[in-house]
Amino acid sequence: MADVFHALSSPVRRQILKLLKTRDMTAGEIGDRIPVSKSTLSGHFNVLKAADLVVTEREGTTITYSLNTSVVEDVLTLMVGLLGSQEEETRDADQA
Amino acid sequence: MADVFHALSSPVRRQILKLLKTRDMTAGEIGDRIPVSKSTLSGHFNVLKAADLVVTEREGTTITYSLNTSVVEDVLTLMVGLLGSQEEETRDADQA
DNA sequence: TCATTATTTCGGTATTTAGCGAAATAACAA
DNA sequence: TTGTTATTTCGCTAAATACCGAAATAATGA
Repeated sequence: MADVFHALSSPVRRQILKLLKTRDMTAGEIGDRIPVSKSTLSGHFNVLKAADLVVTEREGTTITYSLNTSVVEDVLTLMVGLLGSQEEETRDADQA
Repeated sequence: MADVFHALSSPVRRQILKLLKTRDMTAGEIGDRIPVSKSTLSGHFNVLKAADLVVTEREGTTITYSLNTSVVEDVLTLMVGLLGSQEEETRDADQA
């Protein structure tokens, strides 16, 4: 779960996630919408899978990708912990 | 505001942000807490500044770094838009 | 002016990443 | 078995990134 941030750092991968947010898609459908070679795209899929941000399911020759909803939730929680809610700290006791 | 994700993709930079979340610090104070050369650290500062995640203020020979609170808020909003709440979507705005 | 402290820039190397096309694998149908 | 479609893996190159130490810059005080 450590390299979620790395996975999110690529514009292409963020675009993939954005597509998957609208609906599940096969690798081919994603390839039709993102102007990058299939092999490059496959590499991005591996990064997203390693970060546990997407899940796959094979149906015949096609592989469908979906957002891994639970991990997406976890990421947001983590982000809030890392960056969010300055109010707690800056209000008083400007150090911890 | 585009390379906020890139800025967040480095563990060292996330650690810097975490330190700054507790209180403002000079470059030297941060250097005392993170085991990396001063020059390398300065490079990380540039990335954080380019992403508008931190703000600097010079006092004499020292430079104090602080979190840029407003942008941090924006990042969270953006993250929620990118990843969160599957219900509302298909509003294909920009390329995040 | 010279020295001191804090920080950045410069020059360099090593590792990582993104990208491609071609070949390999997988599932299945004829 | 042969062929077709979908996807991945395999070299490979180019560009980006992280890192370091040394030199440069900035502010200030003696």
